[in-house]
Amino acid sequence: MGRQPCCDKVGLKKGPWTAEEDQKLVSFLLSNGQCCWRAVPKLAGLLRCGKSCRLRWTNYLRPDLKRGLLSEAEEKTVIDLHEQLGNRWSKIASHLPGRTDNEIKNHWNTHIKKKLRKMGIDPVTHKPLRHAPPQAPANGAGSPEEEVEEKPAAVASATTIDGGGHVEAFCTDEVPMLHIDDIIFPCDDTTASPESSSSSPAASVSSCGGAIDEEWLAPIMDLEWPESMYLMSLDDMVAAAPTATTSWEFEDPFNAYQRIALFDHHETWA
DNA sequence: AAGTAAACCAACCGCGATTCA
DNA sequence: GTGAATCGCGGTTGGTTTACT
Repeated sequence: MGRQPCCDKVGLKKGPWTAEEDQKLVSFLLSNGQCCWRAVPKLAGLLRCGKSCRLRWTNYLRPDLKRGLLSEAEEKTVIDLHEQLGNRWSKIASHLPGRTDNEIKNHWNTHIKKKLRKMGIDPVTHKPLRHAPPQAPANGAGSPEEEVEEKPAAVASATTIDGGGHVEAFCTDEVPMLHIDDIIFPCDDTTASPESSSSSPAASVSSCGGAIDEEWLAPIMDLEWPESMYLMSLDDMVAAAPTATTSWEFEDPFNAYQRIALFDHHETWA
């Protein structure tokens, strides 16, 4: 009855992803697209469960991801949406192209919560704090701010949002954005070094990494990318590109950027 | 310079919803 | 219609980095 069992958890690897694993997953998904996650690790030659692959891809390897701190505008959007939707991170993320729910959730917990409290706003209810602002940890038990856990008004209002639908979500794929720091480079198996496995974003860029010559990269890394490029949609960049090539050799960085976009675009992202 | 605390973030876990045989 | 597998989401944990003493 039912479907076949998920991943037999025996012998499956856990913990941080290595550069080699990243590379395997990326190249598999680039050439095959996203199909059924359960089959992905097997077909890609990974000792991971499908769930882990999906998470790694959506939170880290997807080429349309932005990285780096959220801008002021993005933070404001997050705060506004959180007030309406509560902790529905995936819904919130759908309003911020290139950002993942995990990223937003982390940013909320580490930055925005504190900011709001400093401003005397309860991050749960989005209303002025009832008690004295957080500087006074009068009662030793636990962090004071955490414990005024009441159901967010947001949860209630969320239903009206869903019902009314006045907050229109859009798919991140509709507005793909790239930054040079976000690019995942194709590379061959022989050069990836498992040692370089680190959970840091930088490590992952270099993850495919061993293959990338820093000198080769220097021209683009040092370039100041015009703001308009940051905001240019992938389709626009593709439209602007002179030829459909996925070559990695380039003469000038701007053209290289277009080609990177093409590399991204030449596959179907489901 | 060394030790400790705080901050950050990738990844895991568990649950509910959905899909499928 | 039912039960099992899969998917997606939110909460939490734990390792790493950075700041402070």
